[in-house]
Amino acid sequence: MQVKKEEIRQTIIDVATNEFMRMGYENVSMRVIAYKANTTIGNIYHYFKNKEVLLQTILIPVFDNIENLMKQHFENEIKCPLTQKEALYYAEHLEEFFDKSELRGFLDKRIVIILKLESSSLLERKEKFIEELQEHLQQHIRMKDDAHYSKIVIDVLADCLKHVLIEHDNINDAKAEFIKLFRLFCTGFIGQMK
Amino acid sequence: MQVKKEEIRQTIIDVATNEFMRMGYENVSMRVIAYKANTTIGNIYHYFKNKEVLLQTILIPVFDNIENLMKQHFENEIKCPLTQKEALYYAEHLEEFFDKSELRGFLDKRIVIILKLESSSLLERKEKFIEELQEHLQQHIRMKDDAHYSKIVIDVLADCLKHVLIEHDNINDAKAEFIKLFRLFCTGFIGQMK
Amino acid sequence: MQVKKEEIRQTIIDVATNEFMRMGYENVSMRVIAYKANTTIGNIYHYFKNKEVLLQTILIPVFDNIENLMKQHFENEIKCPLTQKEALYYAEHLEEFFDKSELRGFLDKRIVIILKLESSSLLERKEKFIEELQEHLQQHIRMKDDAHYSKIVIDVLADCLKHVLIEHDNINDAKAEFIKLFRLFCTGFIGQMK
Amino acid sequence: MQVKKEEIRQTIIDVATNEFMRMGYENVSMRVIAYKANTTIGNIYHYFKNKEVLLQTILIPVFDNIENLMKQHFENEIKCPLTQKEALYYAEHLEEFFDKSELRGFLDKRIVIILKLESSSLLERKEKFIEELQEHLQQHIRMKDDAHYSKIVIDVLADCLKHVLIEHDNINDAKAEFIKLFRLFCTGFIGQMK
DNA sequence: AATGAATGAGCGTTCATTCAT
DNA sequence: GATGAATGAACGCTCATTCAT
Repeated sequence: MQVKKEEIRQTIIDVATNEFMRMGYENVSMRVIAYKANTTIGNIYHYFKNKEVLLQTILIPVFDNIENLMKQHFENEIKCPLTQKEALYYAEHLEEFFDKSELRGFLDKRIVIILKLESSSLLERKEKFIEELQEHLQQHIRMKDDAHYSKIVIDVLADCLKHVLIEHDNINDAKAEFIKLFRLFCTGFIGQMK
Repeated sequence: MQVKKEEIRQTIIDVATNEFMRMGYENVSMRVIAYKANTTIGNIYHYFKNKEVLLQTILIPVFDNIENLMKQHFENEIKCPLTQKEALYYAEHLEEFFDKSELRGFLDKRIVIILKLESSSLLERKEKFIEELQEHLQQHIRMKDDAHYSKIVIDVLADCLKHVLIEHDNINDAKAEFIKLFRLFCTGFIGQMK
Repeated sequence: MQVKKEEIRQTIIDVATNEFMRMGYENVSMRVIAYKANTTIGNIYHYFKNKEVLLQTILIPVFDNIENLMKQHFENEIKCPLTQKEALYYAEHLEEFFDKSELRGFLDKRIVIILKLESSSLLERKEKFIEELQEHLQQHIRMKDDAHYSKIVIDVLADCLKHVLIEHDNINDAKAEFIKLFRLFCTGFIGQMK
Repeated sequence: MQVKKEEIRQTIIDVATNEFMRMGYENVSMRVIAYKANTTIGNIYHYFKNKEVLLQTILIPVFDNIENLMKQHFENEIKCPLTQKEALYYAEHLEEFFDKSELRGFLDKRIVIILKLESSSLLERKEKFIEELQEHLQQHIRMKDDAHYSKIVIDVLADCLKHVLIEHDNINDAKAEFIKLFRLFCTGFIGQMK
């Protein structure tokens, strides 16, 4: 019943990623991961020192990627800051720009895991990431953020991502719906009213 | 070491309310509640038959209240539905109307607990409440809700409430910030840009 | 709500006696006794130092009584030992002799409690009582009891008593059925066959 | 400290069987079983999903067996019903027939557990089994069972089994004593008198 | 590489009991 | 005399984790 090493390792990661996204890291037991990955708890520990390391294996690449994307995005912003008018334009035509924009990096189950993470050693890195995100958003919104809008906006982002990723297995459907939602928050609920 | 009944009972409720709001009902242990309320597990069970009943004691009054408020709100809506223009006006001057509006009932830690609730017998009541909320929102936004905007909007509401209630002990500060956030979502992020 | 002292004390004893008989001493909680006696746990402890003492209060009088009866019975036996023929006669006409015989002392809920008792400090006294009963029975059966018949017979007695006392609230009905059962065991199952 | 799987599993079953028989299923704690089986609570749950399943593992085979035996017995009975004379003969010479008779299936610790069982999902199956036993007995005794003799007889059977199985580790000794007791109840106590 | 036996801490809960009021 | 607040040990059970095989 021996399977190629990488295969089962990847299955464990895939199963854990899905479960962590849906249920939250804290609420997923090694038992169910083992069961859904058709292996045993002991074998998961063969590949990953502990639950924490399994989480890190899943999240660290996406941390690296997203931090990179944000750095690029930040640099572009400084060169040519968006005006409100431009922002509106982008929001309206997001379909065209999505894949080229740094937003593409967010449409990822693992981002949901990060944004909902409540314990683990990665919390620190999460906080740093959230802070950077907040700063970016403040750049965009360009205002004193005394109401901590940006913090909320990030939670909202997490909810939207979780929602579209759970509802739509097909990545294109997910993208389409995410874009709709993103636009909704850009222009506001009242903008939707007739 | 005996304390007046209502005192410790209220302490338990207060501690539980805070912990449930911050960590979620499922992630709070009776031991932690006992410890933070300066009592013992056994004594909590003296006041509340089980964890579930403790939760119900906390949530049922707010369920009753909020369902009432929503009914009123719904009836008012039907008599004179909001136009986009009026909505904008209300959003701009929310400070003046907040205490009279049905929104006031939402500024409550216990609403956060409800919105984040994942297990317990109250789930059914929660779902009914969420459904009604969704219907209301679809009335307001007056659109086909094919992207399930309303579901997301509710999650967003939960995040906002959680945020402002955790950050601000003072109810007025919490209110002020909630109003800001509410307005933000009404008019959109881009509207905030200069 | 103050009731005459003896009244509530007796109620507690009555409730406890019934519960102990039906469920066994070990399986009855102070909670249910308090509830069924319309009082509080604390108040039971006001009357009885602990569960053990409550049990003793119930059982000690019956211990005293039954030990007495057995002594009398033993003395009578020695004066004029039963022959098999006489025994058969008594078994056949038990209705007439029951109230005068020492058997009458056994038709008591508290005997059931004793015979089913598994823990408590009274176990020692129970064992002594059982031993005496055994000796009596060996007198009656007049045989080497290498198969410990008598021990079994006592368990059988307990079962019969429990059965008739639970099934029949009316003491006369209980007596009638107990006599039938007693006769059955005296003459054997095969004796019942046509 | 790892032991061969079946060894510890069987030890747990053996310990549990003994404890359940002696104390009754409800009065045995998993901690005690773990301690007497030289293992830990957690490890018992490694082998058995819960206490209920441990009980089922012990009892279901004996349920299957005994139900089968009773079916056979019932069929034989119908073909050639016992007369009183034959019954007496069998009772007298039970040693010779025991191993061939359906009675052999009853000389089992697990039968005692069943007969004393008060809770658990197996109760239903127990009740069905008891009912069948009662019907059989009424067949044998061939009488109106208005005093519920059969119910009592079954309790008596449980007591006898418990007694001989606890007193005699050696199965042959147990059998011998069980036969003596069985005969006693067939012919009655008075029959034993000189 | 893989299994699953084993551990111990912690969970929600019940219980007998104590004691201030 | 009566209440009920308070305690701590024990219950059945789950979990992350370790380790021999």
